[in-house]
Amino acid sequence: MTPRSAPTATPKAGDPAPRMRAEDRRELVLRAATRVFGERGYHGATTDAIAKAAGVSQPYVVRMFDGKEALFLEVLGRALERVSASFRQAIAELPPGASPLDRAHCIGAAYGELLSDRGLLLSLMHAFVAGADPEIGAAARSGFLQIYRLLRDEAGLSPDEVTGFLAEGMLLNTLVGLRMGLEVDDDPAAAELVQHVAPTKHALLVQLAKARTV
Amino acid sequence: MTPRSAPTATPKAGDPAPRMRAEDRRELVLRAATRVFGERGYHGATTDAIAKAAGVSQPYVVRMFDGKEALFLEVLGRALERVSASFRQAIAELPPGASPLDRAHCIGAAYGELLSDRGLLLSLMHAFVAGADPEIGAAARSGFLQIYRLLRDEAGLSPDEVTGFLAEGMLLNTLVGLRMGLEVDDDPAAAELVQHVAPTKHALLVQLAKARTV
DNA sequence: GTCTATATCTTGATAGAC
DNA sequence: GTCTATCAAGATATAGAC
Repeated sequence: MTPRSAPTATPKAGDPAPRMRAEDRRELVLRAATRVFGERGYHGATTDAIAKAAGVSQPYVVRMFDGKEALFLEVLGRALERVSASFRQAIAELPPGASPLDRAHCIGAAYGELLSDRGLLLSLMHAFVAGADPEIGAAARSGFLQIYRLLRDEAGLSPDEVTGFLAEGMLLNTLVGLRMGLEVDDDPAAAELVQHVAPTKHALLVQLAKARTV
Repeated sequence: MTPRSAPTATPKAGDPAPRMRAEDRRELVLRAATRVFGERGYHGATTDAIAKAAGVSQPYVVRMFDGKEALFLEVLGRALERVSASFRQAIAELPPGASPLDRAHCIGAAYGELLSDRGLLLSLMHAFVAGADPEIGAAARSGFLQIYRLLRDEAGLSPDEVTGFLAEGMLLNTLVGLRMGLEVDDDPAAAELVQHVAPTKHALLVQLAKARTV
């Protein structure tokens, strides 16, 4: 989709620098929205903050996505899709005779890479605790169950294995939400906690640490 | 504290019905705030909604707690205290020679009872994902670590056992946040998921189901 | 497609009576 | 201690120009 070589109608080739295709700008806004929603939650995030982060005007953000709620739902949907895609790829790359524990471990590693995108995971978390909201709650439930089924049916994990996997993931997300990185030097318990969450996944720790400063 | 038999100065005994001691009213507001904050998060909750839920005026809520943020911090502090107290009581009632797994199980049961208070757990969760906020984030980090230390030092669990325990707790909280109760009859995966989170704790399931409707 | 200007509504907080 | 009235700021959304 969107072949860069064939813009639809009004390319206007030689424009200065801030000029970009509408679809790219849309992507830019979505990324900014993911970051801001992740940081402050649905209610805490303002369309103005998102607009500023994306370098566009506030009314444009509202118009492009037909309102703040619709924008959040789109961010949520994309986040869920990215998690699903990441898991599916890990499953596809699984060695043939892998045990359930090995499978869970590999998928967990894939999840670890997602940790570098704080906004994505935290937008998900904010949605997960917003079950009381009619629209957001429904989308969040449906998305969570979709991931559950993926792990059970496509990864071939047992229900207990899936819940164990999800539990670890939720703790990880919570630590990211708390901004509890490695360099919490003011409290040794923090470092110990982070180091024991995913002892085998060193990459995770680096990402967690990075997530606190970035 | 607060002996009901000896009101401080102005008892005004024979008042109609809405009359109550200031301290009780304060407690009432705190409970309402816990519920509303849990439902909509810090930013989503309005002081007006809290006031209405408590049956008092909005300015009174603001004045009584010196602002919305201070009110949330107090709700958060009390929630943390209640979790700590609940854990400590479970630890005190532990049989002498209990294994780490037994200990974790008993403390988990205590946590299960807390699940009946949706507002409490969800106010905590909202705080945990608000690490970016200067005040709330600091309080949330400190509170989370306090619970970590309690489980490690007072319950005698190893760091790995503590993180396993916390992981299960975070998943449980997330399911409560999603309003994913037992009677999610429209999707069999939901029921399966809930039933596998805490297979040994039947009480939890009842509470989870209740949490969806109440 | 994108911006500026602005309407309108919400909300936290203050002032002051009782 | 508690309420009513009210203000000021902030935020979403709309109108319309370019």
